[in-house]
Amino acid sequence: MDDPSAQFQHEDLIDILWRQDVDLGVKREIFDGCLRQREEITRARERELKRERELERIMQRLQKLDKETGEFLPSPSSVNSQAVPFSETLHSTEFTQRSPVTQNPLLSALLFSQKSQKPPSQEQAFSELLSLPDLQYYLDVLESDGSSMPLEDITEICHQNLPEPQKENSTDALCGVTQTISDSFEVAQPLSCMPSDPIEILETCIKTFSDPGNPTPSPSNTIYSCSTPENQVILPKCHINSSDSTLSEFCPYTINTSKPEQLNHAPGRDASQTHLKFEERHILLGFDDSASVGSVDLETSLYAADTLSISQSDKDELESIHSDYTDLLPLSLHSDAVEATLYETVTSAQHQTQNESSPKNSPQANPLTTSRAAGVRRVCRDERRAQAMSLPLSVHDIVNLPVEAFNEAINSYKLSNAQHTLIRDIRRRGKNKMAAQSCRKRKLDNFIDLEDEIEGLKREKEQIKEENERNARELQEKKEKLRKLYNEVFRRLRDEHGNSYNPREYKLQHSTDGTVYLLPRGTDNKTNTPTEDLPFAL
DNA sequence: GTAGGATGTCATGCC
DNA sequence: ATGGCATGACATCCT
Repeated sequence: MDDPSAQFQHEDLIDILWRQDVDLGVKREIFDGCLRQREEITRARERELKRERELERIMQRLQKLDKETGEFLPSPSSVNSQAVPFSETLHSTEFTQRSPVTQNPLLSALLFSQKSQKPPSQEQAFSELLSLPDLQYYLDVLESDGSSMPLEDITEICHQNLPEPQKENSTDALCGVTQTISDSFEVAQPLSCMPSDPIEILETCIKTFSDPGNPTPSPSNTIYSCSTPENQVILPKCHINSSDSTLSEFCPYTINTSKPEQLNHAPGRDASQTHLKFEERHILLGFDDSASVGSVDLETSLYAADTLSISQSDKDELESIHSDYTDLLPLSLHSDAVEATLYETVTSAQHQTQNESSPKNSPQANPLTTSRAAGVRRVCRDERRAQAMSLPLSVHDIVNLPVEAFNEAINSYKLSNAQHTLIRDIRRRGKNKMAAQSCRKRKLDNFIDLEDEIEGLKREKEQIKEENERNARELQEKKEKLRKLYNEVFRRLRDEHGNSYNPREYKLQHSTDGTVYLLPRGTDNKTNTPTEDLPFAL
């Protein structure tokens, strides 16, 4: 066993036996000690090689070799990056298009559904990253002594060593980059620890920026730069569905907002800052209820209806509301508050509709639920008109007050002709609506009653039919009995000579008093004659 | 896209 | 004359 070749053969044999599922009687770990050591050595060597390759690649990109002078020149991208500050880059459309937000397939589809955009390649994303002067500083630190340094320390060192103006300008950028790295790990690898190897961090960062299918968060600055309605709409959606773990995978902000404590891991930030950031993001992105309801205009609402997956019919309803009350409304009433109220009404109705009717759970829709949902949608039409015309009475009162009280009420207010007409129409429609409902109910009840009556008549008909059949059977039995009795009587009758009577020549006839007479046939007395239809059993 | 049910609304007649 | 009711017919929405 001391011979290395013999030991190698022994391990190989164990491995072969193990692969062939041969029970050796002991656990595999006992045999795997040497195997694991070999694997770890191989893995470390591969990691070392990979790191060297990455460093070499980074250096090649940072410094371009001038073929004429043989000197290393700064890459064009880094030159460009000095001309364009990072904050401006963040605000630019190009960066917005390349941001990880847009590389999230879901967000990208929602944000830029109109445009056909090619996701940036890894090279582009890499050069984008390397074009940041702050990141170059990071790389210097990484190369020098940051190989085993935690990310927080690297950030701190870079921040301290930066020149003052650049520090000020680049604070957000640094925070953005480090936040991105940190967030990337929080989201993409929530269960794993932060890699201690800076190259691995950088590598993950590169993958984060370049992988179009990687739904990782972007620097918060990117989001702040995107103050378009898309963000105001899409992100609340993420917030609304924050409990949905599936969607959370595609919406990193859900993770960040629902788990703010994870942001505490971000370098250079304490909990209060993170919380402040969270609140700030919440408000800026339209999470705040007061902001989203109070200041929303109808166009935004319509847009929100679009992106919040409201159906086409509801959008039409919203649009009809818009047109309806725009037609009805005096200009002074066309205020945000009214619109917000209307929007709230409709969205709450929509919400109620969605909550009440769950077609996924009930393939056959509940008629009551359906009718209630439709009612909610339809009932509000006159209410909209009443609100738009500022009627002093509620629709319910307009419809349900007695005539005297109603007339008294409308006379007590000073109503315009339009208001008067509308209030009369609302009452008429309301009354007619109730009448139509009762009429339909009555019609339905009549229909049901008629069906019940039909069923009863059918049953009665069956009973009568059965009784008829029973009576016919009994009649036949009685006829048979009478015939037999008649024949028996004839058979026993004898004349004075002891001869029997011929049934063809004579017949029996009984009177009402029970007396039986023997009469010769041909007698024209048909009363009480049971022999007309009696068969003769001769 | 279509069928069918539910509902709202209008027109009309009657009380 | 007026208001309310009943009902047929049509439109619209929703499943």
